Amino acid sequence: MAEDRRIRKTRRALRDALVALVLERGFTALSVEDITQRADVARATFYSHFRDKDELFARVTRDLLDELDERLRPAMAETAVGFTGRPVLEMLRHARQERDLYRIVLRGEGDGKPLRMFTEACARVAAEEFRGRSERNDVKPRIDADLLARVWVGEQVSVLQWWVEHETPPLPAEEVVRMLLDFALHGRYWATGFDRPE
Amino acid sequence: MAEDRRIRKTRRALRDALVALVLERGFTALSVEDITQRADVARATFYSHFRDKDELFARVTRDLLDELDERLRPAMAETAVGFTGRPVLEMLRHARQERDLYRIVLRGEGDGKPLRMFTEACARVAAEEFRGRSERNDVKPRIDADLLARVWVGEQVSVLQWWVEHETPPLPAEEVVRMLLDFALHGRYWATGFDRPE
DNA sequence: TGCGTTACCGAACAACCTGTCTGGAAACAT
DNA sequence: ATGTTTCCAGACAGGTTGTTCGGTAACGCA
Repeated sequence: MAEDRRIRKTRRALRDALVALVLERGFTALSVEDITQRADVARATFYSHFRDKDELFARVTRDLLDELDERLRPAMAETAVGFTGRPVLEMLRHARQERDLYRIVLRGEGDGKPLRMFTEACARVAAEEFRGRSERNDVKPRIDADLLARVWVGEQVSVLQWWVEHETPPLPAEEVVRMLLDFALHGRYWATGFDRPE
Repeated sequence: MAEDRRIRKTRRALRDALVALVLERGFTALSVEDITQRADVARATFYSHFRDKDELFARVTRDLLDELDERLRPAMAETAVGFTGRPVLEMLRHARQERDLYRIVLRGEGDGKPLRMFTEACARVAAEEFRGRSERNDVKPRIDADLLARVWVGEQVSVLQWWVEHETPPLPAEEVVRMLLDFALHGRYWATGFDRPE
């Protein structure tokens, strides 16, 4: 019993309509009718798939995260330092591909719920990686792994926001990764161009 | 013609009601009536002050930022490295004082608009400081000042979120500042406990 | 203290949105 | 070809929004 083609079609249409409209007008400003109209779907049909706007957005976000996870997993093996390296590159590529969706999620549309899903997913992966790394090499971290993961993700997210909000990538993905690597290794102070004090 | 006491009272009541209710139920879930009821104010009165929920939230956020700016300005002089130091300490104190409001803003309530106001205000101040510093000392930054500011703010915000969401401060403000200073100087990799590679 | 001004209240209004439920038409898998 | 499932159009009550009104009470100021 494969999935009905009609279902795939309407779900896809609703997803695309949501992303496009949120980008144009913002999540709260949308009515369900706006979405169904753009998707060319009856309003009643919407409610046979999702309880409300939020559930649709949450579902779309979850799918994105699953997809991201899929792409991150094989890249984790060959990561460079701490966490920054191949995985981040893969994430940037993913973001370029799903640019509009990344934009609305990272903007905090939907009262920041999708963004929280995103950051928490990333933080979970990062914290795990940190812990595993520490154990394997028998090194005691100077800072709580969860807090460290949060900081890392925060940096990540703000760079992603910056990158994805420019019409044309202001820096190739590889350059961004290299920059983040520099931050991780030398700190932000290094970036100011000053020599490290004392 | 000093400002009418009645106006101050209702504005204050609406502000407090908004903050409390958003914390409890989230911004989108609220109706204007919910807010006016909690504030013990007539619904019609609400609309004589604000166009809608969003304007109230935006106004509350703006007031917060003005207050923050007030406190940051005198602290800027004695800043430590890059930007991290007294200003950050002052911000943490401000956040402890206005904890609930900080929480809802940092959560991205209101489709992330207040959060954007916050981050952009911080980024503007930081970028300015970076540029001024570079010019005064005639040092060429290795990284674009705006991007650097964004990264700094991202780190800042994520730590603030972490700090302010704990019922009781998980770390005294002074410790947090010291930690951020370490990040700025040695990088995140340092925090993992590993020695710097090569 | 009294007076003119101004903000608040409560109620009512149309317009819109929400979520649910129909019966019938159309597309589906096999 | 057939039985099943999804889609559609329309209607429904209940709630929300933003505006308007006249009456009442609190205000600043002289």
